[in-house]
Amino acid sequence: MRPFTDMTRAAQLPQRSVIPVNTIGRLSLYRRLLSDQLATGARQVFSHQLAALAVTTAPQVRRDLMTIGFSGSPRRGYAIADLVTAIDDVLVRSVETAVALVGVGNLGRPVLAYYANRQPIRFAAAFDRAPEKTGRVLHGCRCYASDQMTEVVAREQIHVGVIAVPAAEAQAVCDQLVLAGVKGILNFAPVRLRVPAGLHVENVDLMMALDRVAYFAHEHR
Amino acid sequence: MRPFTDMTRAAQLPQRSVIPVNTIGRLSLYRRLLSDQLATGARQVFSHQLAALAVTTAPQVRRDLMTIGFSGSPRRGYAIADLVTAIDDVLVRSVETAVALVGVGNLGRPVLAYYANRQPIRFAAAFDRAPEKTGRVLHGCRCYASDQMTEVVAREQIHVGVIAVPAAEAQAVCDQLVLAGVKGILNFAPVRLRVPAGLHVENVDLMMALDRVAYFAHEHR
DNA sequence: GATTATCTGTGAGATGTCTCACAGCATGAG
DNA sequence: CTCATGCTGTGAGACATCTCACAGATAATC
Repeated sequence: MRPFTDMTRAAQLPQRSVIPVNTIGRLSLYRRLLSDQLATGARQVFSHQLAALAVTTAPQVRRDLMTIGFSGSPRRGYAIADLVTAIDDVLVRSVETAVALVGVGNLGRPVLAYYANRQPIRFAAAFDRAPEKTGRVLHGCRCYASDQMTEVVAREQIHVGVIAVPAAEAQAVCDQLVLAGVKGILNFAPVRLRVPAGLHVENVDLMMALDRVAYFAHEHR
Repeated sequence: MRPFTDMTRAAQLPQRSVIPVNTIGRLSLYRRLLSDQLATGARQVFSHQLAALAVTTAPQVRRDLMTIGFSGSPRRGYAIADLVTAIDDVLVRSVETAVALVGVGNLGRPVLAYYANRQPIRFAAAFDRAPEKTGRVLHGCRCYASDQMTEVVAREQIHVGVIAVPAAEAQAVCDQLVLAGVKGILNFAPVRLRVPAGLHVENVDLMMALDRVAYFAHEHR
């Protein structure tokens, strides 16, 4: 008889993030809304006010803030400035995140323009197959040849890759990024990427988004 | 005693879509993958093959196809051509959907370029506040002044609005679209829109997407 | 025609997420 | 200081979604 035979479950690996994905998304939204509120001079906010801004429910807001261990005060609500700081700590917004863009085409350029200079995200490098783009600088971001990826990702300590290449090339680019040591991927290509377990891929699928809207638009007539 | 008193539940309103949102999204993905397969000459597909392409599980695929009432055959799998047609029927891809873009700026233009000429989506009109854009035609899509929205949406039978304006203007544009009679909205602005119950809003939030990737990238080191 | 392999269809259970209701407490008023 | 107010923190339950395992079925083989 082997040892540990009667362990019905192996000890749970702690890797599974304590914070649900959806909660992370809402925190990102809360942070933006709260920054706006700060700018208008507000200092405290109630869960039902934040819920109204984020178009969700007050218990949902309280549950989310509870999840990140942030406390408010009865009758006074939550201190906005402290809350923004707390959310910044959870999302990685208190340290700079270096990002690499792959694919400087019709999709990649506007993506770069959108994210350019949004602290604490820094686009440290771009890559493109087309040799004539190598060496050019867009929005403060230098373009390299694809075969320099491993070297540049290591040098610039890039943690995140953004894929904006045609569907047919996306998996190859993804493999290259993973090999280079990237820890997360934002994928604009309309395919699903195969990655090692634990590595996070966030898909932005414009075709799927429109298909969903169209479906529900024709549902509710 | 009133008749039917002992009905424990009132007849369910059929409004709640039988098909889960996530399933709709996966169907959109399946359809694309299957089209590619057709092009390579494949005629039949097994659930585990489609699952591999979509990076999900075989039971998930079978459950999704069961949800739309599509049947395969043991030992032969699913007929690809028929399946594409069945998915096209569920998603609204068997009828043309007229769409309006609001905001022909740095975000709106690439969005228009991306979706241009993708059947069965037709961008029937674009709107922009800037008067100098009125009358111009981009990717076969004519630009109108914002105050013509109600008229044009009715004339072109537009069902879906795409919002690509700055955050501060998004809610006003949304209200205008809803008033004009749009049934679904695809929102690229980094805010949550308040809409009448039942009307579907699909958010594409690029900032949130990057925040989520950054969070998980720093989790799994 | 009988047999076998293997794939589908699906009930039932596991999992994850959201909702509700209310106890507890900090604050402001008297 | 004491009380009343109304907001937070959270357990427990509702709900939705995914996973698993296997019964059933069909095509290929002999």
